[in-house]
Amino acid sequence: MKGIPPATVQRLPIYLRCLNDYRAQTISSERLAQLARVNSAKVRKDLSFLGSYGTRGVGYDVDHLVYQISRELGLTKDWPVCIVGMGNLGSALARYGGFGERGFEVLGLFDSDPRKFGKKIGGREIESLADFDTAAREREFAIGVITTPAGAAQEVADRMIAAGLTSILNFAPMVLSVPDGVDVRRVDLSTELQICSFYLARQTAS
Amino acid sequence: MKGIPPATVQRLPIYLRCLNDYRAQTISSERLAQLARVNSAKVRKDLSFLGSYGTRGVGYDVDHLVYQISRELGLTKDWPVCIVGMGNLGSALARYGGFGERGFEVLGLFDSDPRKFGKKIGGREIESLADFDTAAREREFAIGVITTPAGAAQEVADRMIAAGLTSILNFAPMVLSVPDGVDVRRVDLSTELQICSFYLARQTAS
DNA sequence: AACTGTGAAGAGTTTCACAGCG
DNA sequence: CGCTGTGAAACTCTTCACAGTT
Repeated sequence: MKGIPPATVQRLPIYLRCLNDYRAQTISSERLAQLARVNSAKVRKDLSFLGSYGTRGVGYDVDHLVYQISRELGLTKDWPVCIVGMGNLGSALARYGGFGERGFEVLGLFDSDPRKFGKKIGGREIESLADFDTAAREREFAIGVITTPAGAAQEVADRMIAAGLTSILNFAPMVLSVPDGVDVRRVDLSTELQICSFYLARQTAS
Repeated sequence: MKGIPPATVQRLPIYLRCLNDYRAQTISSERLAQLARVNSAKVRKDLSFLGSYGTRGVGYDVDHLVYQISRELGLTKDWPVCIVGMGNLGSALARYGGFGERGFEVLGLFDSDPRKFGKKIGGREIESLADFDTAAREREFAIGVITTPAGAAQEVADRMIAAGLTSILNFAPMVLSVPDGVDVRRVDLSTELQICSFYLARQTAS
């Protein structure tokens, strides 16, 4: 029945993170707003999309809120994740504990360079990209992370989509072309730096 | 006189990237829209904030457009960048060529672990965080990249701000608290994964 | 004829302000 | 009294549709 606005979905993970330090307590929208660095009316509106879980005059029960947000974000089950492109960034992500922050399990690491096959990163062996399709079906990858160079990213995305993935996190510096129904999120260092640059330039000028 | 809307600023780097393959050509808003995967009216409106650089009946001169966008983004000068936190991710970024994609120069790598001091990454030695302030003033760091664990991020941010930085790219999984006038951009793997999760869950349900 | 530049309509988002509840 | 939940106002962003230019 729902229809949580995209802007709210973007903020839910932030609230979740802020709430972690307040387990077993009660928190007001005002306090949570401070932590998440947003306006308190926004917090209340965002949380109201999940249902009415606050108590007037008191605030929100943190444990309950954490549960509701997690449920809404689909974090009550584990999603199998694969990473393609075991260069610097891919390797760093594979070793990074951040996935384990509940809800995600890295079940596959792939590269196209035969010299890397069999090497272990974070306890898991790098496999050949040629075996991707089989692995994807067997391990039911839900989210594909692309950390290849720009030139290889589209091909990898096509492969992921062909194997049935509908959710892609793209770290490669290029815009992927994908069919409807596939959700691509871009995480792009140079884009972010360029935006920093804009506001920096703005500051010194004018 | 300006006032480019934030939504437009976010897209300018994308256009810039897409235009790279079309140097010395002319491009229509329709074509650029396809490449950047947005609506063509949006492209025209975005570009109109830079001024009227298109030619009706023809399109935009790519070289000129690249120049105008670069200028608007403040990419005509190089910004000195420093990275604090030489773990997996920080090291990967230090090695990553992405900075060089014009406009950014990594002029400092810092960590608080003495065992790392002096180690070279991407041709540059890791320095002690204790020397940050001196280095920041000498090398005039404009952008600080934080790749420390969550627990250290706020302290590092405070230090950057004390040293005069006003632009921070935060990869640590936490919300930083900073004074007005400091621009923080978050790049957060688990947030992105959680958003993926939301849309995945949505898909299978309903 | 082809394409830009832009007013105006429409959609989405934020913020205010306060009624309503505990 | 304090804090949530929410209509309504304000603002921002997107998209349409077409006049204007080459």
